[in-house]
Amino acid sequence: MSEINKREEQKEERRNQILEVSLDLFIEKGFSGTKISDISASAGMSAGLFFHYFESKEQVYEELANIGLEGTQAPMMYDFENPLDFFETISEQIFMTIRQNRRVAKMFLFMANAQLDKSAPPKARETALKVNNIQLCIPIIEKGQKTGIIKQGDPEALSLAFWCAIQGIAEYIAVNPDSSCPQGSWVADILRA
Amino acid sequence: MSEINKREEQKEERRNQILEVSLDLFIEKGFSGTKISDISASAGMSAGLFFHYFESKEQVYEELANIGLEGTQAPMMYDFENPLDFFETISEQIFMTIRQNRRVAKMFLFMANAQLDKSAPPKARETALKVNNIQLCIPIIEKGQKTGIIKQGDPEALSLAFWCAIQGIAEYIAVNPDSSCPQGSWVADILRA
DNA sequence: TTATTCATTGAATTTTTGTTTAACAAAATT
DNA sequence: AATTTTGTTAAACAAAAATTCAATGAATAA
Repeated sequence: MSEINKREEQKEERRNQILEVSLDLFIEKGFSGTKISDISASAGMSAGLFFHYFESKEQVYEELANIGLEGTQAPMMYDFENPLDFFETISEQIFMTIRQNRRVAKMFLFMANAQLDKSAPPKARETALKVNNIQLCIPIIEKGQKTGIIKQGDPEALSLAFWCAIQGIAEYIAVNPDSSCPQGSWVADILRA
Repeated sequence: MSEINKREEQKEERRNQILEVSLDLFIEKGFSGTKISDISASAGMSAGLFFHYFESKEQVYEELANIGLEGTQAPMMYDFENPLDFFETISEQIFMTIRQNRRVAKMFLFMANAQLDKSAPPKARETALKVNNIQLCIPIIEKGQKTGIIKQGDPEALSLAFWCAIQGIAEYIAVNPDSSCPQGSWVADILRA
């Protein structure tokens, strides 16, 4: 049984290897800037072998976007009563994840780039656009405004400010892994009344 | 005299035209993703003519980075007494500029990308890295902490949180020009004690 | 007006990148 | 052990992009 899977496992490993180095490269150089030769060299294989595992550069990018979609939405599952509490918890949680696992920070960056990069495969762009925390959080902000815990003002603009701050910080940490990470509550103070 | 300059002016106009469309394209597609054919088509000229005005794509990118360096550092000139006031004013000022002049928002994005994009010309990357508001503002934050106006905590992390929030919001506005713009004071609340 | 310079294009050329393939080595199956 | 399947490479090939160039016509200078 273990013999039978040896190749399967290795194939899976190789694929993951490609995905891993590609994530870094796509972040560093963008979709077009990343050459197959970059990927294959980083993964320690010939350019030809790349095509044994993926049909194209597009496919790798799309697969990363799918992985990112799951990972980036996961933190939203937290069940809350106090709206401000929710935002404090979520930002703390995101920052903690980023501190512990730099790959998550990288994913934030990748997904943001995937939304933007018009040279990237359209499918991946669509996938990345599904991460829309700003719209998702508007009702929560409105609830907090009613109870007076969250400051007054356009709920969409507030949600935007909060999530863009998170995004900006995550991106920075992804690029500068050694810099000190802010506290989650600081970002939540954007919303605090 | 005016006759003599006619061609000079036109040449300057063409160059600016190229710079302008390139800014948009570089933001949308990154350095490598932007083809000479994209630039020349957007500027309404043949690909060959591009080389009449610039030696290479690199040169255009570098010139944009130089322009961005000036434009992005300008807002820091504000003279302040109250540290928190400084941050409120500066964020309000930046947001106002972005609302009025989308090109500034685009520049924020471009400069951030230029720092990151390892497929971009090294010269431009170095230029972009000169924009370092985070380090520049640490003393101001320390001053505010002494007078109790700014919250306690690692000054560098606070500065990072503030500037990354600004960056994140500016980037979002650059991509979604019709979204509502947050208030400057909200972002300054990251720092408020 | 004539000669000269410059802007412009489209095609030719060169370079880079992406992809396929033929050949071979290693592993698995019989 | 023999055969088949899979992993791997380097070279061949194809496509795309960057860059150069010869030709043309318009603006400028003489």
